[in-house]
Amino acid sequence: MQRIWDTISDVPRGKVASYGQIAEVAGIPRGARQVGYALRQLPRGSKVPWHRIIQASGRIAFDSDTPQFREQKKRLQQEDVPVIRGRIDLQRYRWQPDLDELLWKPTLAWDEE
DNA sequence: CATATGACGACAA
DNA sequence: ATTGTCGCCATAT
Repeated sequence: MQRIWDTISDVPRGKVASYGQIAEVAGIPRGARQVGYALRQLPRGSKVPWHRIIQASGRIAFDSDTPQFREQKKRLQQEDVPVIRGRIDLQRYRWQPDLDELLWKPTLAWDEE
């Protein structure tokens, strides 16, 4: 889980990533739900940028009538990520990890090739 | 060890 | 576009 938090912390301001994407980078191929679980466990006041994580469909995971939805939307717009009718333009705001990150972060083995 | 649970995702209607 | 199913997988009970 710490692994997931670390990965999420790598998402830069002004960009977003899907649960599944985070899971992959974190080394849990089909663990999208694990990311959701990890986020639910976030301690209050954590510095982890949870608001930059959205569904693969580009929508915010919370229902639009919840305070959490509003909080996430607010935070995103504060960093210039437009949220239109609960959705974000992934084509434009999707985070694309650099080679650097893929290289130094992971615990994966590149010597297995 | 057996089930139940999700801030998910892909796909068929 | 919406809705329902099913697959996933770490945790919790």
